Amino acid sequence: MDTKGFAKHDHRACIVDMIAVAEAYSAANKVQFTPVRRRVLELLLEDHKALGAYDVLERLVKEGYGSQPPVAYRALDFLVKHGFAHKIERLNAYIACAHPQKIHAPAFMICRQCKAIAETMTTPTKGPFNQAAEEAGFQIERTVFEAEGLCPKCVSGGAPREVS
Amino acid sequence: MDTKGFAKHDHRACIVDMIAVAEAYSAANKVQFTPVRRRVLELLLEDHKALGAYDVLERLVKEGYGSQPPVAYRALDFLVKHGFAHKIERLNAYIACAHPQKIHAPAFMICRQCKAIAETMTTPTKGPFNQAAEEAGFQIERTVFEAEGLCPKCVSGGAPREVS
DNA sequence: TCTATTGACGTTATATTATAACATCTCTAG
DNA sequence: CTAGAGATGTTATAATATAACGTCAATAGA
Repeated sequence: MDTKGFAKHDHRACIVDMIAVAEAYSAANKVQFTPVRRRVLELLLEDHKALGAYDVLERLVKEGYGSQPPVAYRALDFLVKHGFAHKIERLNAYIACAHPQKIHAPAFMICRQCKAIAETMTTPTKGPFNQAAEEAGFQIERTVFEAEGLCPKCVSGGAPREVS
Repeated sequence: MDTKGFAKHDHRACIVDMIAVAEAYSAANKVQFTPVRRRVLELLLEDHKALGAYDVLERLVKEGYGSQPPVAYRALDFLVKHGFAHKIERLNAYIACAHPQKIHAPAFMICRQCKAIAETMTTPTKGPFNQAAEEAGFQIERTVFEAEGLCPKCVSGGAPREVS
């Protein structure tokens, strides 16, 4: 696994780069990187937190885009479909992809305390499921890997232990 | 991973055993394995498919239990909390645990065609996340591992390839 | 150039999943 | 015999998601 982790990074560059990659990809693949879609990607990149569809919608409404759920869901679906965002199933929320346009099976570490999320990537052919799947004759098409717990900061900050 | 897989099994025994285990556990841990809870576990075991909370509720209503969502959710929460069921995040649905009372990080293979689900277990200390988590200093408390694809039967039955 | 198709976006309406908050009952610990 | 805990039931509402339809703009073929 190639860990991106919870470390800081050059955030301005990160946004600019992602948008550029998305534009190039869209041109190359003849799909439309429209204003809503771009804006939603920017929102997701803004602080690398997972946003719910309705959080996104709220922002879009304020900025004069359509006001109904499908507007947000469709933009998010586009981003997910083309690999610029992932859905965090555990949170019913969406997050920008940290490894755009690389073929990968994304995996997430979700801090229950501060809500930070780190994406790490597993290789699709050597992921944790592959042996079991092969033995079973199961043909994997998509995977969801999500770990919940405490990020480094919250561990050392003495977050309360999980209650049962 | 210890694959349970998509194979057939002695289903009658499977139900009887699980209920017995749940009873023993509940007695030992001084929690109440009440009629609703038992019934919901039976429902989940009935055909090893994942059931939504409202599917469960529908059955409960017919059988004279309470008719409101919390009735189902509370029973399901109990079963999940004590390790007799898991939630499949991808499906917002619940399934009986295949390895009750063993400490494990469950992983699922979900057939998108026939909806069959197999649970395999990973060891919590050697699971796919552990190296990445350790490097990152992340303290794992819970994991979600779900693979979607085609089960052996549906692969050989010539299920249509996934569409993008 | 015209026109048929496609894809995007907007809407209304509704479906699906989940929880908050409160009343009642039963069991048990004191 | 009574206080508290925990289980069940209720009403009400919140949060998440999609179906279905109209319009418009870009595009590809005739």
